[in-house]
Amino acid sequence: MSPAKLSIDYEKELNEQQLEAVRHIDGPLLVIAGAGSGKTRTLVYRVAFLVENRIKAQNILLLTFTRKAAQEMLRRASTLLDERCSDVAGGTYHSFSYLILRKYADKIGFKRGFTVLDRSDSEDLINLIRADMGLSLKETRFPRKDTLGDIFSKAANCLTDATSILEKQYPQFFHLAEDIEVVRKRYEETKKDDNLMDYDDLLVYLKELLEKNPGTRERLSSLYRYIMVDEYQDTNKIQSSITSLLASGHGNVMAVGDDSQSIYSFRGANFKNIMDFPSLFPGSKIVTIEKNYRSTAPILSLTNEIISFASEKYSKKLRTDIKGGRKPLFVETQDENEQSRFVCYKILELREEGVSLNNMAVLFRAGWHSNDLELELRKFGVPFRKFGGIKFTEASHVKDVLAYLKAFKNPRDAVSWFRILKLIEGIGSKTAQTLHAEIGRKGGIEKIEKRLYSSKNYRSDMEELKKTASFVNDETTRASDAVRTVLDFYREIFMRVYSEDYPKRANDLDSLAVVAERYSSVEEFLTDLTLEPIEKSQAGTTRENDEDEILTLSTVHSAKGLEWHSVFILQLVDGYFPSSYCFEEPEEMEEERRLLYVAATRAKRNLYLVKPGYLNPARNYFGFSYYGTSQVSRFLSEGRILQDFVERISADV
DNA sequence: GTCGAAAATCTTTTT
DNA sequence: GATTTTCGAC
Repeated sequence: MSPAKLSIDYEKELNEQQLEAVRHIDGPLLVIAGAGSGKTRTLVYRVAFLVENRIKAQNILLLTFTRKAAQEMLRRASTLLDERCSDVAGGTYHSFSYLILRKYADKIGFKRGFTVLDRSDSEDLINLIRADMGLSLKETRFPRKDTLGDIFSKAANCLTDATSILEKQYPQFFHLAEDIEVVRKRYEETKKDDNLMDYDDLLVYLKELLEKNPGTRERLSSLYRYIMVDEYQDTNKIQSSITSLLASGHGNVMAVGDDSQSIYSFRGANFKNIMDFPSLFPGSKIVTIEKNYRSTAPILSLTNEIISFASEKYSKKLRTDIKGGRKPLFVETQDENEQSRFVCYKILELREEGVSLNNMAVLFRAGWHSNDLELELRKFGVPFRKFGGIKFTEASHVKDVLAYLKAFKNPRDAVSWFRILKLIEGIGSKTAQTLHAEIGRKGGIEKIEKRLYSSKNYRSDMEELKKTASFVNDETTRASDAVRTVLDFYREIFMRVYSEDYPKRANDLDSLAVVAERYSSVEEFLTDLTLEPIEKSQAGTTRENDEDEILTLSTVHSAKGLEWHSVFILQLVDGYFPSSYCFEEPEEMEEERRLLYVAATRAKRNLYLVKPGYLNPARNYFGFSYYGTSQVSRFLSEGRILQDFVERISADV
């Protein structure tokens, strides 16, 4: 490659290791980058560097953990260099797969307009099959739909069968393995027949497409000549196979990750994968970045200490040059509500000191851990946005509306048709089945014969439904108009079904219409919502008020890759964090430790660790608070952490 | 066949 | 403590 005239002074703006990674052009490269070591910066500069070296942006593929992360990186690269960078292809493995499969669906036995099922859709479908097979009536209890969903998903992500997942993780169901495999087989067949794909299928079928169609593989491989993967420690087997298939023509893969931040094993990721990178891509160059640019020394000492008790030895120890800073503060409050009030007061205090709400975050292990805090924040009038936990699109009334759209667009979509038909008064599961069978056969509700329902009292509802369907299915109908028409039909049902609390829920429906404004076609609207579900607390907000100050509440998982000036970690009680769910499994317990490590390394200047002293035993069915007391998280009681690495303060509120 | 009420079940993290 | 499944009355 001829040396181009570069507009960015890379040597000045990057450290030695970052520079080494950025300047690497051809061949596999593994970058082990610790928390806060400028991982994103390295990726952004490398995009710019490649583009400056006359590599077309369209030939670069940037795979990240969320689509938001990809967009943010491309935005930064564009600011750094110029608009060329925004032509880089990027997104999550799932959204990328969707994009490809939409084009090549016919090569793997699907039709182009396939529907993507979200988790609960797929569970509903599993349940239909389960019920149909009469398995729920057996004397030994058969696993429920969510457990089955888990098992199937793990099997897909680990490239194995359900039986081996049962053996390892669900021994109590092992004797049902045969039946479970049959359910799985029928689940797979049904999806294929009805043109449906769940999240895992997007990956499964992309892999299949690449494996079985050398021509397509070569075409894609030569299009995406430079592949960059972020958060590689959280990719699983199927994703790494896809990566290596895509790279089969050139081997230009750059993977960035940190083994000590691996927190997604529940979806088949294994931090050891990152160590397999060099054997998957022979001739790999490895660069390690240990310099931290984010946190003060006392925060780093604590995080280094937390991870040092891990049973696995990780590849690096972080250093920082940021001088000064106070030790992380450890606060023990009386109960959960005092914890909430403490956080509120501290937040207001920090704001007084000039820290914007945008630079503060409250992190916790599970979505519901912030319930009490949310109430308190509302009382204090502190605006917040919550990430993680239940999604907006998971609320049942929102799912209803989406089910109308999905059903109209795909006459074979049994789950959606069942859902919406049963909403009509007088139609139960039997009638829904008959009607859906007819709709599937005729290829749309518009075409079914009137005599099927003409004598019934739901005749007029069916007629209305037909009209709604034909409006939505009109090619020229925009997403927002489709949503509004569905809402007109749904309103009456909505008020009947949610008669106790529909006024509260009504806002969500308006929000849905607002969200739909951004899309032109209904299909685009639907898949976007499934591939990138909207957080509950932001559904109603528009882009404009992004500039307002707002506090972030987030699960640790959703906080991955982000950073704030001041960070609070809540509920540091054994059983909450770590979750009592992992008490039996040493490996999962290790992941909880990494999770706390990820949480604590988000902080730049202030880190508050909060532990409520007493948790209401009624809420803790799982046995960690039998005596009405609660122990501090085991990760903090190790070694001399509480004595030497934090400063204890009183809650004082 | 439908639909409300009582009983059983399990509590996490995400695309 | 809330959701989901099953049961039994209409």
